[in-house]
Amino acid sequence: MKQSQLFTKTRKEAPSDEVAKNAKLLIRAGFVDKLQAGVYTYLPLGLRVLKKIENIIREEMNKAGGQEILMPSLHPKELWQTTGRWDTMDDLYKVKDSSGRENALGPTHEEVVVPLMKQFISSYRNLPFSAYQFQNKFRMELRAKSGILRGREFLMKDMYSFHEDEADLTRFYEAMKGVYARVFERAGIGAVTYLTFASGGSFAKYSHEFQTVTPAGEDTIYVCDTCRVAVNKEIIEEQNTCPSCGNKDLRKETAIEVGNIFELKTRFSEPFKLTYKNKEGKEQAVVMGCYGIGLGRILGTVVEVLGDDNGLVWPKEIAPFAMHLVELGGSKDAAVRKEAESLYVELVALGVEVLWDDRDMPGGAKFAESDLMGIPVRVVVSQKTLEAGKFEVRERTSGKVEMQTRADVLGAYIQ
RNA sequence: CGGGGCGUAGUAUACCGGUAGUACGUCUGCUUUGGGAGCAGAUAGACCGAGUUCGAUUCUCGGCGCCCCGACCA
Repeated sequence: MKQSQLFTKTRKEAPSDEVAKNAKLLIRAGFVDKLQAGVYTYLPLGLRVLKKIENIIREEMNKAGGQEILMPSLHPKELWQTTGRWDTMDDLYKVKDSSGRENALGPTHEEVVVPLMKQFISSYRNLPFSAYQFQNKFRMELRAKSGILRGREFLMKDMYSFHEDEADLTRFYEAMKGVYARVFERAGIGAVTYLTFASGGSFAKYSHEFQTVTPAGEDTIYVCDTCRVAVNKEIIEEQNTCPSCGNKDLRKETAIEVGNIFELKTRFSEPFKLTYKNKEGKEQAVVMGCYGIGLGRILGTVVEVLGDDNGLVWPKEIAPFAMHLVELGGSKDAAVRKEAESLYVELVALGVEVLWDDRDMPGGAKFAESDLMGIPVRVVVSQKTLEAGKFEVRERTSGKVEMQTRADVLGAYIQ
């Protein structure tokens, strides 16, 4: 798109009350806006990133056999009373309508998905399967903090799987570890994200979190470099060794939890009487697992991990645009404008997402903004590049600059 | 929820018991155009409420909001 059409603006300074790197950079670059503590609007550039993350997750969930649905946010009180969580979950938002009827704003969706599936599960022949959604969750955090990392309303992917028995749940659960690792790899934080052993509550020995190492993290984990997993604080206090290889030499890090997977077993199927008939015709409780990923949290974590002094740095797969085409002096110099436009048109025809800075501004301002936005590749068209008969191509991550021919530039996007 | 800090134009800040100055932004015009450019002009502000006072943006109290530490975060 043409940058002159983009309604957002960048800022030189972040609001003084923002401390979190993710909030500072995302607000300065015009990716998000804060409505209130822990509640953010995604602006066009930020939403593009969020949607890229969503699509990666969608692709991976579909590959794993997940079927996408969308459940509501308003949950009748009765469902939450059935599981007892109306009274025990203290970060539950409760809303009352004018007739006095009470609802919960969903912080998670077991209370909806389990009754839902009663209609569709009656026999072992219906199992196993899994369903997932992308949906805004509401949690009444007493203290929202760390920019977009801990919000009161946030977009989450939650998947629920349904099985005949624990063996089948375990099979699926183990497969999901790989699926999650792939999601974080594609989002650009694979190298610093660890499968982490966490407390499994009373029903499973462990649950697993995916923790990304960053100073902005709010959890403490202990990384085992031998088998590339980590252990969270609760577990380490019990046993002080890597549960996977017994290694005692663990490295302490702060990390942010970007996802988790949990064996629910029959915790929710029992209160709702979600059952199936097995081969012998006997009624059995459905065995379940759940799998969450916070999308905004991934976005914020990427900023924390990769952002530098000049601004945001986006990995290719989730960048708002693939290329920032920066034209210098194009509004006065018809030849420059023409060159920029023809490259833009050609790239767009190839399906490349290009942000074309066609505005009338000094070069320095354009470069500073370009760095701040963090698009992976910047291509400059100016009198200088015109004279050279080439384009100047710069990589945001390394700062490496190269003069390339049109064929080179286009070639990078042709499979 | 306990503790701490902070609320002044869109943003960042300054001064002051006598109604507020600067920079950036924004708007106009001209000049610029390879690292947030220059000149001229314009625009725009004391979170809310109560109290003290002749007078409160300034002092006091309360509320609300924001940030940080802690607790909490299936």
